Amino acid sequence: MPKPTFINLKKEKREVITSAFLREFAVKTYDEASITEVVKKLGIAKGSIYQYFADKLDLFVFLIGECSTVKQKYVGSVDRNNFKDFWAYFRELYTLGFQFDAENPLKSHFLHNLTQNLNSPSVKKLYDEMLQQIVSGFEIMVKAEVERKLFRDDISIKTMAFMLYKVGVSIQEQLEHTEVIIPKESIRKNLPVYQGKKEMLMQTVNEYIALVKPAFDK
Amino acid sequence: MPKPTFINLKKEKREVITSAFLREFAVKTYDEASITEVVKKLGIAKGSIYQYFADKLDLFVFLIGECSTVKQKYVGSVDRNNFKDFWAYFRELYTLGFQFDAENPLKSHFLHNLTQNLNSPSVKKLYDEMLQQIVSGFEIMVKAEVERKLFRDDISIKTMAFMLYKVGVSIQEQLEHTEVIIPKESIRKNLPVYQGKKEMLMQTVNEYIALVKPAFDK
DNA sequence: ACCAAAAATGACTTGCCGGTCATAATTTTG
DNA sequence: CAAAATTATGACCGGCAAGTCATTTTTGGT
Repeated sequence: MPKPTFINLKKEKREVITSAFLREFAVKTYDEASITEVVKKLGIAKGSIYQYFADKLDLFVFLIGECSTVKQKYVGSVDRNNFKDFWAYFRELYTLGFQFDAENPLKSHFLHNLTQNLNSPSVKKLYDEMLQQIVSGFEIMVKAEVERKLFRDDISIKTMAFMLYKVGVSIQEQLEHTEVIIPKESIRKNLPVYQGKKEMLMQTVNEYIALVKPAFDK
Repeated sequence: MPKPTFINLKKEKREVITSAFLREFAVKTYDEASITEVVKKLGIAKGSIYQYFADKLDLFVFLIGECSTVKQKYVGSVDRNNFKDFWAYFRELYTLGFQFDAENPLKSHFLHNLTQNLNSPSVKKLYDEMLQQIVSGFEIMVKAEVERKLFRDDISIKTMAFMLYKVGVSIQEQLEHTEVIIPKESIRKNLPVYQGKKEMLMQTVNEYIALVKPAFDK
């Protein structure tokens, strides 16, 4: 948690600082990200940061929270019950994700880089915790589908959940691997991750759905 | 490439040094791995390492080569044509991988940690190259299956190859996530990664095959 | 205008690492 | 056995980062 000093800051200053760090962590690994450099760019003293946050990790966790909250406002609203099957729901999550990206480029970039970020040894614990949570989330979804008799029941829920999680990761990674998206460049130009790539994104999502649907459906 | 000085070393010394570094890189990230620490444990001067290798990366690449060569002796012998379908072949690769692990614990641990290792910013280039190569390898395999009319032809080969690669990664990651294997512990005890876990490994492999088979098969 | 509380500062500490190189020890050779 | 070639050494350099804290500056209430 940020210290009171940070909370008391004027909204504008708080946002300038937050943005600067979002940008840094969006481009670098946790361990690579340098507070020293960011404060230089901001033109404030390094000591100030330590009046705002207990340490680097505290700052990082704060940033995760900020971005997750906002993204949740987008994807959190969608209800599985309004879709004919899981895949329509899954697709909708990406549509909303795209919207989030367009309207919150910096936060989107930060979240995009989070996977990379969490590979830093110093945040291994945090990574494990989050992975645990995410997989649990997928387990709940998978379980629900199995109960609806829409997903297979001959594969353990753990495995299906893990695989589904990996599908999500793979979509993003393949888009990067094939250079459909080039986050490092787009962030430099202050553009969203998927700027003008909605077609390609949804096409890839659809192809992945087409591919893995037979693996999950009963 | 190692310098001649290293090549000229007595086999035994060379192996002691190699092992020590395999162990270090098997447990840590590339950036975390400390030459300073390893030489301390080895009781040799740090300067010596730089008589053997150009730099840290040179050493690391050498280790990758050593391990890949040996593993290749196992999995390289298996021929797809001797199996009724891709999945029997895929399964056999894991059986041989298990054998490699049992007979070369340290090298196996090193290769297991390679994915983690390659996440280090300093070796991003190497990572991208290797990923490119690996995915290409999978593309060739997938293409062959499509030509045999055994795999679907309505999904791009790139996507299928990427997904297949991810399946392999996922198997390993899930085994770690569910603590079926605990590399950090087993290496400390000088045990192979899959010591006494062949059943669990093959069971997971089989479950993953059962899961994704319908996604790939025509 | 004054003063106490809050905020900002930046020089400094500690820590670690990769890599260098002149020198010393050892081995090979003839 | 002596000279030449090879190998080993470790103090030292440059770099950079997180985090600290005594001190100064700013703010806001009276």
